[in-house]
Amino acid sequence: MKNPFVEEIARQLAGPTGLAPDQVARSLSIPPAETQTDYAFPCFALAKTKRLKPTEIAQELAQHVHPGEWIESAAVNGPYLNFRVARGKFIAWALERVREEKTSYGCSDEGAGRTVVVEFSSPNIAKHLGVHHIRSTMIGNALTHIFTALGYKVVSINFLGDWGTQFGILMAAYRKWGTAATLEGDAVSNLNALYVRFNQEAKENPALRDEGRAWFKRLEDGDAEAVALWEQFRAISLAEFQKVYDLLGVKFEVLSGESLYDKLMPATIARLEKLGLAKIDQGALIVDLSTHKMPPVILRKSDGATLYDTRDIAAAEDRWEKYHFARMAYVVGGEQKLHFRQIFTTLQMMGYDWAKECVHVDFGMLRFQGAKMSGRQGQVVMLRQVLTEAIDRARQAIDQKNPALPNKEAVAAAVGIGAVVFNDLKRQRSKDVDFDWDAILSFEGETGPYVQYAHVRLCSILRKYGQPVDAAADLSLLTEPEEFALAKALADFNSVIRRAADGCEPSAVSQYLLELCGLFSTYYHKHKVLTEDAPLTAARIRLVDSLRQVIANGLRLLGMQTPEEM
RNA sequence: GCGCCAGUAGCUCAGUUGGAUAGAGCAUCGGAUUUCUAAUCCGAUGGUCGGGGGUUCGACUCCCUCCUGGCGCGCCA
Repeated sequence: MKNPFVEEIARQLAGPTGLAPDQVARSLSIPPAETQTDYAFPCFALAKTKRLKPTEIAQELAQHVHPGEWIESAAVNGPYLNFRVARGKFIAWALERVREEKTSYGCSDEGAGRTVVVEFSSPNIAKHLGVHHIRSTMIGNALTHIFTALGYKVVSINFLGDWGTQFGILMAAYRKWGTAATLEGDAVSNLNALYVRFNQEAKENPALRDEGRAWFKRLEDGDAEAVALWEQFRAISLAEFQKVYDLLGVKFEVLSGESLYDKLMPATIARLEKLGLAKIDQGALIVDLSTHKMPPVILRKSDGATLYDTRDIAAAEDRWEKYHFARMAYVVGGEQKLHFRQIFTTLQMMGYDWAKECVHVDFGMLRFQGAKMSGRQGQVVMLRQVLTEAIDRARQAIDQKNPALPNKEAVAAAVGIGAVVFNDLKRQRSKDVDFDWDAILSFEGETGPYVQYAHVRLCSILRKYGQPVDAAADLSLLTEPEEFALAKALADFNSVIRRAADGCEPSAVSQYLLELCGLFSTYYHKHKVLTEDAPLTAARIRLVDSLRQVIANGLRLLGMQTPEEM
């Protein structure tokens, strides 16, 4: 979205500074609010080349600025040249853009014709989704929306952990202790219990591990019994995952998994061997990465079975063949940083130019009272349980604050789940987070419900107004400083989305929404929208409608719902 | 030991490519509702931006070093 105010400043300054207009535009900064100005041109860089004091340059440049339709005035402030835009014009421009573009406001087509692959969620089968899975799932889900908003074709992949020795262990355990009842009722929990029991007993009796490995070998070799068991486990797990994905509103374009690459791995290994990159070391087939100061990639264990390194390499090759992506994002926890460096480096060594388009979108881990929270030790809080609890809390809040609300259940789900999702997306993804019921279920302050509540209030005003939004309203009546501040925030939306995409960082959007809703809440308390003054009301309604639209667009990017009442 | 990441208010965090007097939420205290939903708002309290050097007109931001915490380091994923 081109900002004509910035363009005008750039156009006027280009001559006197000797810079290209877009160079000027890029060096503009936002001055502090107290200056009552909107854009600042800092003169430090020019001071070097022109060998003058920055303050002198600012004064000199000020002579060349001609206020006009777009720019109200320019004022020297020390080494800065501060511009004040024509506020009425700016507000009209910003609101008009939102009115025209509606649900696509903030979007662009800069990614048109290019594909982004996003791999996320990626749970292991035969286990429940734990709270920690929310991180990959919702960060990845938000990224698919964000890239889609910028015009990219997005391929979202759920890459299931459905292969590996762990399933050999599971089969061995099932064959030992499993009954018909195991696969009924809460089958995933039953299977997981067997898995945990097996690991415990294996501590006493290490020979059990060999049984597990043997079963996995049978699976890799296509043994009918092993395959049948594995397929059963997988189907049971998928059905269970789907319930949670439905609650969260997450959809995948491709349901894939490590098992799929079992057949492609021999070819991948053959290519690596042909390139002279693979060698035998201590009985295992490895790719030596010592020149890159990394431990080797293990392609094949000494017992002949493969590991996930090999499967990830094969999967990457396959996806390139299928999608020719401009970017491929792996939304996986930060503890796997080394793994992805190894994989990307290996792909690079194989001569794949596209390896540099692969990014590991890492995120901090979820702790539970200081302890690492992930599946292996069995100490997990189930994601479904957290969501259910959040919905219950939201329902209680509704009963207390708005008992007459229609659609209580749907709203409770939107608000409760929204709280959990927003809580996960509001901070930079690389931060570790301590699992805290109070924080996750909080509906006050910087939370999802806070943003949804702002949306609800906006909807409520529009409902009470009861007339169509007037496209011809006289926006020059919007003269309050808060109205201008809101318009400026609205105008930022597209650059926020771009920043979120560049850094694969959904928190850029959540932080923006908090800021926007904060500005609105202040405005809401200070100024009344529905007044006796019809033209003023019509103009403010335009502002309200624009805010509603942008907040809704932002929430959708995060994968959250936008209730109209709560 | 080596590598990577982090350290900002009592707690949890923002802080655009280095820019003007470092901002929010929670907590604490004090206020606001005959008015568009108080899941809200306003005010107060609260800071050696981990320590020390350096780069520069200017550093929370970049470099070096030290301290603290986390993660990772060949047959788990």
